[in-house]
Amino acid sequence: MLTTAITIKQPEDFSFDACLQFLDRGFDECLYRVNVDDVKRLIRLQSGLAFIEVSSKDKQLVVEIEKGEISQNDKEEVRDYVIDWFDLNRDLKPFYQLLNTHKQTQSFTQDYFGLRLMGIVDLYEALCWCVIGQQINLTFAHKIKTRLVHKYGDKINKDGVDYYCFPTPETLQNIQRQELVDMQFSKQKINYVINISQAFCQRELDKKELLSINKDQQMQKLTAIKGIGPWTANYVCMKSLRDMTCIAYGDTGLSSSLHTHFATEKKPDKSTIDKIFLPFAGWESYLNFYLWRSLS
DNA sequence: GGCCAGGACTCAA
DNA sequence: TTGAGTCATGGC
Repeated sequence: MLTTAITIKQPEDFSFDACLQFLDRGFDECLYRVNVDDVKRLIRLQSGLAFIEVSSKDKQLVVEIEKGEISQNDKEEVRDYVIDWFDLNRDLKPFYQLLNTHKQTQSFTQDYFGLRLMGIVDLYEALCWCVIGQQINLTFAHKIKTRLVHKYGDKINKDGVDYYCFPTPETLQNIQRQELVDMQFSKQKINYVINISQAFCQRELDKKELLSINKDQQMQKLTAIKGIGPWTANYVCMKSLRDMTCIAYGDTGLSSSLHTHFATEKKPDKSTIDKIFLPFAGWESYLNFYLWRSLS
């Protein structure tokens, strides 16, 4: 195993602690491990698995990479990964100015200062996670995700701790259904996960391709797969494709947050939500994300 | 024990 | 296009 480190300059309006706190907000997350001042995870590069540890020093992110061999390409890939994960290439100033102009959201600029819209870089993982989380509570959702990852995900052991990657579509497309039943997946969820896996294996879904088409086309491509509805499509556009104009209509968490902060009905309809989000045009995803953040 | 959970599907009208 | 029924089980 070789070790090397790269550094990434932190943007303005960035708080590593705020991001760590979000990552560690009370759920048992099986795909990374948050410590007091770093986060560690196993990621999949084109050339194989790499273990990374991200910390902050002197207004820079320090990313230690551990891998059998480390090429220049690997370093670039890790850099891109971390930039994407932490959404580092974004200037939040305009967003904070907008938050400050509304009394309902003013406190966010203090409470969550420097919090980035933490992404799910792997589109396949993001979609599977949505399916798992559909219509069940998050605690249970994390439980069954962990069972899936522990059984089918790649693993390394580091200082006595196991680190896992999310399974590949190739692995899950031919899975024995009974094994997922045993993990307490519903039959619907099993079908959806397998559908999505096959779509990736057959190249019907591809992150790069989706990034090259417009939002309507993205939604159409995504929702053509059984199991991906409008909520899931919006969620992955926000967290994986980095579309900044997403609103998770129908999301129970968003509804209750809007009820709290904007005194809406408990389940506001689309036009009510649109009205609230209208002044935040271009920053809908971030407002949605901060509203979610205010729940936990 | 009952309601709800980071929904989406089918099917009827 | 809209609404009810269904999936299924843990958490509170």
